[in-house]
Amino acid sequence: MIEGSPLRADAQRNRARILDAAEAIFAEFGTRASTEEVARRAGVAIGTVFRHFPTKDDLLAAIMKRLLAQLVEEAGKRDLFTFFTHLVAQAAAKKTVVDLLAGSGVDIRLPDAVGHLEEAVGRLLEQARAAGAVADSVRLPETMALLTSLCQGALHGGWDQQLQARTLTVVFAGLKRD
Amino acid sequence: MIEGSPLRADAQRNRARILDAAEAIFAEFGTRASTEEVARRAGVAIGTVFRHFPTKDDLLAAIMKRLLAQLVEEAGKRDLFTFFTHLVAQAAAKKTVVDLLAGSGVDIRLPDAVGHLEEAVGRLLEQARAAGAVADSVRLPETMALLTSLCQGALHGGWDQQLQARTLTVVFAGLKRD
DNA sequence: TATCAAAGTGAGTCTCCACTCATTATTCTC
DNA sequence: GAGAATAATGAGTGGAGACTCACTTTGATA
Repeated sequence: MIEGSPLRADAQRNRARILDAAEAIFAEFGTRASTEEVARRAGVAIGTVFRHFPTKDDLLAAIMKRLLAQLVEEAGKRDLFTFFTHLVAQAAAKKTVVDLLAGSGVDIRLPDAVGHLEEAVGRLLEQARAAGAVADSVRLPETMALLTSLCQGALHGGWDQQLQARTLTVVFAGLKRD
Repeated sequence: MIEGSPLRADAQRNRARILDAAEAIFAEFGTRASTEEVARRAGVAIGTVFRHFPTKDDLLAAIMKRLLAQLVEEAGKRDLFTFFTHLVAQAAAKKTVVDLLAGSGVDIRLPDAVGHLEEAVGRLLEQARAAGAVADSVRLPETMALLTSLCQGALHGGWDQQLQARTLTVVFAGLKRD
């Protein structure tokens, strides 16, 4: 990544505001929400949004990168099961991550960021396996597949707490022995 | 449902063509595909589509009703695990069902049709439980939740055959004992 | 086969939204 | 603080797509 000249103070402030607004708007209404809406929430003119992020996809890519980084950080602090549980619980509040993990509609490539998340989950998986909490036969691909599936399910299905718990119980049982 | 006067022969023919075309187009490109595209595939003018289905959502509701009915029928011929496997395998080819099960974006109510599918899966679940193939503690809500999650995951993630199998293995193990 | 209601047609309307750019405002540097 | 560089502004453009309607065609009925 190449560093350009440092941003002017107002530009830095606005860039941050736009990212926050975009995260909130897209989380609430999904990625179909308009860029205009984001600008309004950020208290900024539409042109400013496009100065910082030349296309809507660039904007989406930026917030998703940020969200993924957060996930990676979170993964570092938890065990596999807790991470799953937490992510699923948050899914409904984070349409964006889910849309990204799902690759739904939006044309975005974030191989690095996604790769980092996979690595983080990979570490959790190894730990869990080492502790005997997960069967040896379970590999990373299906673990990621389950993670993304459950997030999408929880999000779109609007699962309540109980349903989240019941569903995760089944999946965890499957991870422990299969 | 109130029966109007019977459709004229050409109207019946076109209605069927439109439904087939819509199913194919939406399966291939998702529900974002345009009504114009559907009309073209059906070999019919755009106005004809809108005569039969006054809004795009009406069209979507119609094909989803048909697809759900097919699923219910299929559920009647299989055991729970086979049904899961088959549905997941088909998910990638049927963006539409998944979009429906997910309720993503489109504003459609099909409580009846969805209810029938739940009933069908409920029967499969009971059979599986009776045969000792599924743990007693497993209930219908989480079974449906897993079903829809996996479909969405498989669809959006573009799972290959191996990943489908591996992921289902974990889930099936979880259903057997938890 | 003559009639006419039902159905088909497709150019056109309308709305929404991503994106532009000439102009104005703010920061930075000396 | 003046001048230059950078950023913000927001009315405007273009294109896509859902939906309409005046007119033409077709199928059912007598």
